[in-house]
Amino acid sequence: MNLTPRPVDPTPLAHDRVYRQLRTRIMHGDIPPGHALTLRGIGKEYDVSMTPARESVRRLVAEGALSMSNSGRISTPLLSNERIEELAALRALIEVELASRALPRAHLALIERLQNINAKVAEAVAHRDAVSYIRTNLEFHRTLYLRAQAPAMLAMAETVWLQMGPTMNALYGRLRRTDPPHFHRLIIAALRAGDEPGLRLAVRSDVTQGLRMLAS
Amino acid sequence: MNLTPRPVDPTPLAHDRVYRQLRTRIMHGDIPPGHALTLRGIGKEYDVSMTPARESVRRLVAEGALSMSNSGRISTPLLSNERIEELAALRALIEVELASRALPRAHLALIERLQNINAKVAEAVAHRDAVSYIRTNLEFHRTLYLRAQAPAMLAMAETVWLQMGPTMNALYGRLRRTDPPHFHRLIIAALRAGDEPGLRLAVRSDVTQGLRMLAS
DNA sequence: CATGCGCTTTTGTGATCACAAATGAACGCG
DNA sequence: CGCGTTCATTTGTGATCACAAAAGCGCATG
Repeated sequence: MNLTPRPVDPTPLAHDRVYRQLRTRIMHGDIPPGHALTLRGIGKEYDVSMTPARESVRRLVAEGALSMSNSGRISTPLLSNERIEELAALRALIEVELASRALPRAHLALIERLQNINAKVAEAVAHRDAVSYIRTNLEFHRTLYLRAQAPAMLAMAETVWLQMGPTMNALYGRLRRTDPPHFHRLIIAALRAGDEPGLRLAVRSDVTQGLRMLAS
Repeated sequence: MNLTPRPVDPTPLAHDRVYRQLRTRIMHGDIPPGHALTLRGIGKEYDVSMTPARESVRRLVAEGALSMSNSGRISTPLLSNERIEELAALRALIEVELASRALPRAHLALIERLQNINAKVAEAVAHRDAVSYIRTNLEFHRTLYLRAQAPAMLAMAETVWLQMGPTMNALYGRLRRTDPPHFHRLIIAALRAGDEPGLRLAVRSDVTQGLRMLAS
């Protein structure tokens, strides 16, 4: 019986490493909308050949994190207002369901973790750090949704986050306010009270609040 | 002013052609769950080298249409009952919204088209042809949802269909009944009456009906 | 007959190269 | 000075190859 205690891959696949790093940067808004990328540039940046760069790009294009022109040029997507509205509606649909499924499993330790993350969110807002804000905000939501035990739904939600990443940065760049996140507190309060309708409303409000900045 | 009337690509990209054909086969349930594929096999089947085969597979894996073992082996996914429930819930969430958005734009010509498609669905059911049933059933839904003018949502819905494709065939293989699609008639009736709550209920019922076969 | 071992084959990964199309800049013409 | 043309450069695509790991298979052993 040769049971190796560590079946972890000692050599992480190159294309996967490139994919993961690019994905994180895009989701957190590190790359502005419409920014052009090249396969050779990516390969050079991550010290790999064109092949893994192409595979990671292909994957990110499939997830909507990058877009390709009909001639194959790669760039972060430029979202129309209609598409942003759609993505926000998808967030509302999926994340309200995820929160609802997480509610019966949300015990006190989780709520405390959410409060700690929320403090980091408030800090990022105070420092006007858009990338930190996006990252901690998503961490808040993901931490809650992980409790729903619904990996397919969570993956869908993350895909939507990914598509909005570059635009989110540009959007929150206009954000003048330094308020701590209001709806996050409502979410936590609803979790504590076991109030499902309140939770659904709070999540929906939090997810669609960014849309108001578009109207201006 | 050199405006070419046909900017269509005369040489369709190889990887895209392979991707599209594989995607269609998977979505329609042409490939059973757990079926193994190889890059060289795909390349040989579509008369391309490994490179386009790899890219199309990478894309399909990103969409959940195929799954890869940790050693890179490719196969259609074997869905657990929990995952099927999740995907059905996602269908319900997204497609109810799509139908709701399509309702105000649904005029008579659309309803007639839906009835024609529905006749083909009934024919497929009568012939016990699972693949035809899946194809025409999805055509029914897609035709309705296209009216919603919500491409991001439709893409999400199609991704869910894609993930369920192989399993759908196995599921409907157990279907003994030869009834014409009942809920499709309800959908059409609700569209005709402009009855939004009725439409939402009918779509939700149609989308989740397949789950009952799992309980048995 | 079941099981563990070793070998052959299969398979995915990544690098490199040739090629064609698109891009962009320099140039010249009106 | 504006604008179309031409050409060098950049860029994505697809094919091929070497390589290592995994899988499948047969054989010997208990």
